[in-house]
Amino acid sequence: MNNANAVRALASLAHEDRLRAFKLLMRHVPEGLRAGDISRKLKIPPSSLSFHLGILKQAGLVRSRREQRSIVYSAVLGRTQAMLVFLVNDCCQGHPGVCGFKQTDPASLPENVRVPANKQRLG
Amino acid sequence: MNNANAVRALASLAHEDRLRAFKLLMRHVPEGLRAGDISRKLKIPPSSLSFHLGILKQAGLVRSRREQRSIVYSAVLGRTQAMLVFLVNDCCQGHPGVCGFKQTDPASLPENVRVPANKQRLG
DNA sequence: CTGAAATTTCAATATTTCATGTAATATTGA
DNA sequence: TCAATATTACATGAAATATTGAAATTTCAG
Repeated sequence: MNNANAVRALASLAHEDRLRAFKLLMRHVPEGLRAGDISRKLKIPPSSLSFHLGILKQAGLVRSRREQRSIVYSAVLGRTQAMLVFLVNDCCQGHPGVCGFKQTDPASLPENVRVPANKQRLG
Repeated sequence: MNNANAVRALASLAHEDRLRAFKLLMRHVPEGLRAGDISRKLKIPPSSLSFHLGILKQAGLVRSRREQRSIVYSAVLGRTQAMLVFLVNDCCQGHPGVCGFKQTDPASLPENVRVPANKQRLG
């Protein structure tokens, strides 16, 4: 995850309908939901939804697979996590004790993402 | 934190220069940085930077205070955390063991933000 | 093959956001 | 007050994004 990736991921979520779709998919990890079901549930016209899901997909936060006649979308947790870690991993450098954000296990992160070993407090 | 707040916060970060400014401020929690220093360090023209910091401020992710002739900006960790939690707190509902995102201590969160008690694995 | 169902692509328009020079405002020291 | 420094507000043309009906594509049942 780099700046450009993060901007794209953040931008993909910075839209009312896309955020609703993403959160809906988060509630349906890992099986996902069919495009039509998302459209009906969120009351977003199919063509609009398709456009928005495409943006989430480009950002890597969502993936899709065909299942019979439907396209099933699901949230990509690893990418989501990478984005969140990217946002907070600079927090409070040199100020342990100030930041309380419980960061993830370093072993589970992409190699280029630094995570301080010490747990810090975020407030 | 609600959908509208989250969209605003995400949009405020979904811009190359604003993201750079935010991450710079994260490295300087809690003391903050003067607008002029940010401008020089990131090589963003003062008027552009002012515009972008204003957007981060509106989103609640940054605050400012006057100090002598300068305006000092600093990251607002509580708001940042609230946004991140809002994004992941729907994760894997009903699928403990799938999600590994280590969420923060419920006691430290705003009252309207739900956090499942069980730690889950994100991946 | 034919028709129905699910989804995406296209196209045209509408809206929002961006960039930044210039002007205005604020602070401080002398 | 005057000068110097710091920051923000304004203006606006350019660029990026959003919206969605209609047409096209893909899949499958019969």
